[in-house]
Amino acid sequence: MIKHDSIRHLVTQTILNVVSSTYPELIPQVLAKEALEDEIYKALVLAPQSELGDLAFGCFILAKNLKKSPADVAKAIAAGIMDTDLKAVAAGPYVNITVASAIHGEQVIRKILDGSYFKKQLVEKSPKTMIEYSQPNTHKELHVGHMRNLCLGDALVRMLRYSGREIVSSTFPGDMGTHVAKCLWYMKKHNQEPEPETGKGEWLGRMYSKANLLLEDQNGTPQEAINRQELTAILHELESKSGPYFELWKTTREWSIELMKKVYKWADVTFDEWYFESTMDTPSAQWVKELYAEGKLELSEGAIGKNLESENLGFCMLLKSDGTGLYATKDLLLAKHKFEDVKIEKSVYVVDMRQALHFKQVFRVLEILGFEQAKNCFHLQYNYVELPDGAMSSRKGNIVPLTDLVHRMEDHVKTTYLARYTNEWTAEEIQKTAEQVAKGAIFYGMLRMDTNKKIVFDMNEWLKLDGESGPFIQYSHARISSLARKFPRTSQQVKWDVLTHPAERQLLQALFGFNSSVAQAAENFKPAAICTYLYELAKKFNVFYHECAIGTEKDEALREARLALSSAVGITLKQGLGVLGMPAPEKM
RNA sequence: GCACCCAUAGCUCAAUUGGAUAGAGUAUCUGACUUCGGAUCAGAGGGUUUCAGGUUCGACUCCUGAUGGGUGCACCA
Repeated sequence: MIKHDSIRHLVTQTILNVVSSTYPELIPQVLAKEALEDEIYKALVLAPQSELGDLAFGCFILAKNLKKSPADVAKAIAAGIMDTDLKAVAAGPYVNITVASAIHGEQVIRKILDGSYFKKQLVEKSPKTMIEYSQPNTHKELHVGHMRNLCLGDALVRMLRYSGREIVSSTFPGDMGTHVAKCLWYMKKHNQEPEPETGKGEWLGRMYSKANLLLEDQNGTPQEAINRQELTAILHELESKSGPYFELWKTTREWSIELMKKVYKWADVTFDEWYFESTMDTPSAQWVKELYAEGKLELSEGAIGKNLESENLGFCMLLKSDGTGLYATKDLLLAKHKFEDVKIEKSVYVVDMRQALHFKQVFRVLEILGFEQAKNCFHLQYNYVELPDGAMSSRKGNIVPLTDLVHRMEDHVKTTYLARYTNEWTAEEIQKTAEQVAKGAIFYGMLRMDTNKKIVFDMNEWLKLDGESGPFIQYSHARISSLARKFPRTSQQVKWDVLTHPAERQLLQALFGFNSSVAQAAENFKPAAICTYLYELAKKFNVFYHECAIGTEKDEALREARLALSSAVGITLKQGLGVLGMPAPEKM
């Protein structure tokens, strides 16, 4: 167990010493010293109110082992702590501990300021892990629903890397399948519009929606059967890798990929591995045929797959009766590739919760096929984004395109907030800031909620940038930057013990917990926990800012300490936003 | 029918993974030095954590059952 938190570590050592001398019978008869140390470290929680202390130690487990009441144990421990830097007070079953500001300053703030605090290894051993996220289809439009996946996956990659894990990021675009056939079918047979010069990817997405509308329109008419035949013919042509539709596929596919890359660039996400469905198609079907020949799969109603009904997982179909593969077929081969060629030890799939059964089936089949690592496959399911009037569907065309959201957000930021700087800043600065703030608002909006909660996307709500929002945190950061520009620090020697104001103490308490927060959030795949942490830190800074003079403080020692503290908060906010993939503007 | 997810203030969400008096935002009402940036801050009201049992020192959290809502279950991805 890595005890990266130096404040916790210090308190743990002190309590451990007191416990060893007060209750010598405990070690090693009942507990080994190291186990006890771990127990104490883990049992330290933040005090419910900052006035009570920095950390609280609940004496429940100790009391149970000692067969005494928790309150008595708490009293004894509090009485035993003589360290002048630690103030211990027993409160019921808890010992509340306040660490001197000087210790916070030396152990934490100084290290935040020199950057070393953010370079700590937060986990002991880390299996090589792949995080697959963003599985957009080509020939379809990107919408806000895709944004949740992108933000989530990107944040996970960043926070897991931050905590010291080896991460390989990957994306799996769907550039093959019926949606492609429908889009191309409409383009060639029904479309009257000329191809646009720019925005071809978006245009292609609209072609797909129109195709669906037309197809649904003609359902139930004699035309339905004809459409079906035409689509099948197109699919076969694509599979044969020749002919006019195949040529059209090659060029249009590029349009979509170009659009994806544009969005990824905007979002500042990069993938180590790009897997395209089209490259998995033939080999995955081939592999399944081999597996069937080896007797590892079964035939059912003309299709090949694995019956998992005894485990309540239904039938996992891998080859349709026409001999072609399915999504599961490709996922199976892709998993094999990840294990065998990329040599990962753990695999995370960031995918909408509606695919839960699919992944259960795939993981189980992998296990049956003898892939030990299958038990280290994890489907990180998140609830989807829907509109106030129901679920989003690019088939039906009731979506909010990503570009709409981004542009409206940027315009809104420019007209309602940045307009006042038109004579002060350059047009580039305004544009750049608008982009950063819009991105902060969108990312924070997508990440702040727990993954299993649905997000109802309402544009008007999203444009409100007050309260708990990305811009709130960015604003606090910008304000600190502004403060630093106006009042540069003049001394590196800081007298930390002058920081005694409750608002200052709150910040000291918040700051030392940054790494623990990120480590825990990473452990649980919960970026939302980091959102909450940053929001609270920013809020505490704003209180401090209101209640204390910082740059204008007359007392030099106090001013320097406060400036250093502010700077540490600013750096931490920037780091935290960075871990979530959000920019931190210097001014806004 | 079977499986999974959700239910906390009017609304949108938290709650350190079983710990102290369940907290924020928003909406409503009231207030903040002729400001180190008001995208800020302070205050007020707002709760039987859907319901009924159980587990224990202790439950929003775990177990059982019920109710309401969502999603998925064979040739789509």
